[in-house]
Amino acid sequence: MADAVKVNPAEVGEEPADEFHAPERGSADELMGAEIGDPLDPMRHSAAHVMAEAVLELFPDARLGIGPAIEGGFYYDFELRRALTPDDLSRIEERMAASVAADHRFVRDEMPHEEGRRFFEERGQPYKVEIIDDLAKVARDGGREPARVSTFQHGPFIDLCRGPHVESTARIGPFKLLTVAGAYWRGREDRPMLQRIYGTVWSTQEELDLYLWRRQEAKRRDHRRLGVQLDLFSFHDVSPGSAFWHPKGQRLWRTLESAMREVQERRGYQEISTPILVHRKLWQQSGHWDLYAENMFRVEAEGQTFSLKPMNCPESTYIYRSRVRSYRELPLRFNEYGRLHRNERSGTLSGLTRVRQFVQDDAHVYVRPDQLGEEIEALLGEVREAYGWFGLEPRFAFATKPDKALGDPALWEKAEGLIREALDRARANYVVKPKDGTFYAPKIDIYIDDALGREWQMATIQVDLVMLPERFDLTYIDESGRSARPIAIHRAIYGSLERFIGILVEHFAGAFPFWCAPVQAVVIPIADRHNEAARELAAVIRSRGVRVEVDDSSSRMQNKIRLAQEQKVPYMLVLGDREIGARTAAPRTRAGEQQEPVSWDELADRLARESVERRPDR
RNA sequence: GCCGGCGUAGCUCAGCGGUAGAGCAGCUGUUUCGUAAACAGCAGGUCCUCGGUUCGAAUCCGAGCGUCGGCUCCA
Repeated sequence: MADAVKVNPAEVGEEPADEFHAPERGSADELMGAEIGDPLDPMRHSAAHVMAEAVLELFPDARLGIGPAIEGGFYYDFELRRALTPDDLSRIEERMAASVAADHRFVRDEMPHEEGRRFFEERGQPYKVEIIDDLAKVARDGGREPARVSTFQHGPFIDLCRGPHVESTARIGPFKLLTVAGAYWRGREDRPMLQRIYGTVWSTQEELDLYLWRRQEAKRRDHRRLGVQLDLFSFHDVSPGSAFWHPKGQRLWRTLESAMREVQERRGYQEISTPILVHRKLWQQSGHWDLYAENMFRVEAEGQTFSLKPMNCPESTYIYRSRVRSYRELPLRFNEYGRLHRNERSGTLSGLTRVRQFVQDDAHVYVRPDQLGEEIEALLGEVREAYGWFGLEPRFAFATKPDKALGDPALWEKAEGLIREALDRARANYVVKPKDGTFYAPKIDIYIDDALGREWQMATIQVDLVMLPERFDLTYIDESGRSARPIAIHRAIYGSLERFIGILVEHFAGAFPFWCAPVQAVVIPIADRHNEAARELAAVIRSRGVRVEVDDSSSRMQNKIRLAQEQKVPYMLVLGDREIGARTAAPRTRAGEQQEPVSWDELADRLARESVERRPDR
């Protein structure tokens, strides 16, 4: 689903899941506790049945997998002799429409377990038989007899199903089949690959149209498309999964980075930089070599094995331990814009949102246990401040101790209490995800909704009680002269800069807020004789730190404006005889608003001021 | 990694067995213009790579690479 945005924890921050970035299950939506079933689910699931009916008509020997309702629609998995084509989808749609028009009732029936098994076996449906067997096994393992299996029939089609359904096929609203994709049976790579057909269905035509429009709009805003159009970055097969940053993209990057640095300097962070190429013994000590090896790029040199670092944290401990630390030094806040490499599987790479090489606005904060609550609250403030620059509303999810966790349970309990208090004090909008923390840290994940209502997991704050402190034996000398264990907080607020920029491009459809736009203003001389004055004006503005360009090409003014509009430049400053005579300029905004002429100095002042304000709405 | 689609000029795409096309962008010239496209000309391509079929391959077949949609939702 284009709209069911996937969480990519591996790039969001540090150590998302247990066992070092094991892929996390569940869409962000689900994680946010939105599992309350959609009222449209019965209809969506019913549509899946109707689709299966249609597929069976066209391919009588099709084997059926499962066909649940999902956000926005439904899918059904099939095993077929040949690959489906777009043409097949239209034919399936037609048959579905016929079934809806026929208004078949959905009729529930049930039969004893054995009979159900035989029923589907006779119909050549091994996947259904497997499900029935599994249900029986679960029951027997629980010391119960296998329950009767239930089926639903509409028209000629009978499917193993627990329901619920709508009354009859006529209740199924406007629908459309979207795509066909490969999907492993039960999501397991050692099982057969089935063909999955995705469809969407809604109560009204308007809702369906809106959904399809949003898909179109998402395509239009796709950062991979806009990245080329706006000349921000490109990808090349010589380094799959890694962006080449063009001058404009790099300018955007640096603007975001310096904004974050400014916050960090204000908050007492100290920036560090650690090597990218690191001997494997470090990764053996951190545990990555055992648990994360397949995601690390290895480098052999002079008989030694190194790896490109997939994260910064272990190395930051070397700086921590470079001398004895006093309780007076804590909190010790090390930030690092380190370049990381993770060997993501080739099939999962995607634009800036799933890459092999990226940079995090990473930091590790070492605190005494008594400082934890205050630090968390401050970090929540950082998140709010940074997201405010883009008009994004962060939502928080607090993930607590999983069953399998390392470390002192009392410490866990205390840390969780402090995190919860900090969230409450900060009046944060949060949900609790019980037992969803990592095995060494409770954490706070941060989500936003973008302009299209899509949910993205962004930042993460992890309160590491065990990993860095224990494994790397971090200590400080406390007030009484004894050695004590600090707590390490991993935090990344943008997450990966690559991914963050990708999301920003889509959120703003390329029209970045004035303060971070790669080109903030274009001076447009009307005729050649205005070029010199245009360069003069640009120099005045540029001297105030505003990113301005002059379009002194031989095009007509209209064309220069069009070009600037396409590039989503916030301000166009048209300069002709009238303006030059009065040393003024009349700004035109990319929204098409024609502003009053102002003097050059005043204009430069205003732009410089707006640039510093970092408002999301300019 | 696996399944399926796609890979032709910088970009968007047409051509789908007889030796390559359009629009935009680029370059040159003319134009010097008042708020979203001035006009004309020119130039531009190992048709992703390698191998095969064929008298002949961008076009058909195979492999590789890249890219896109997916591979969690458990009757």
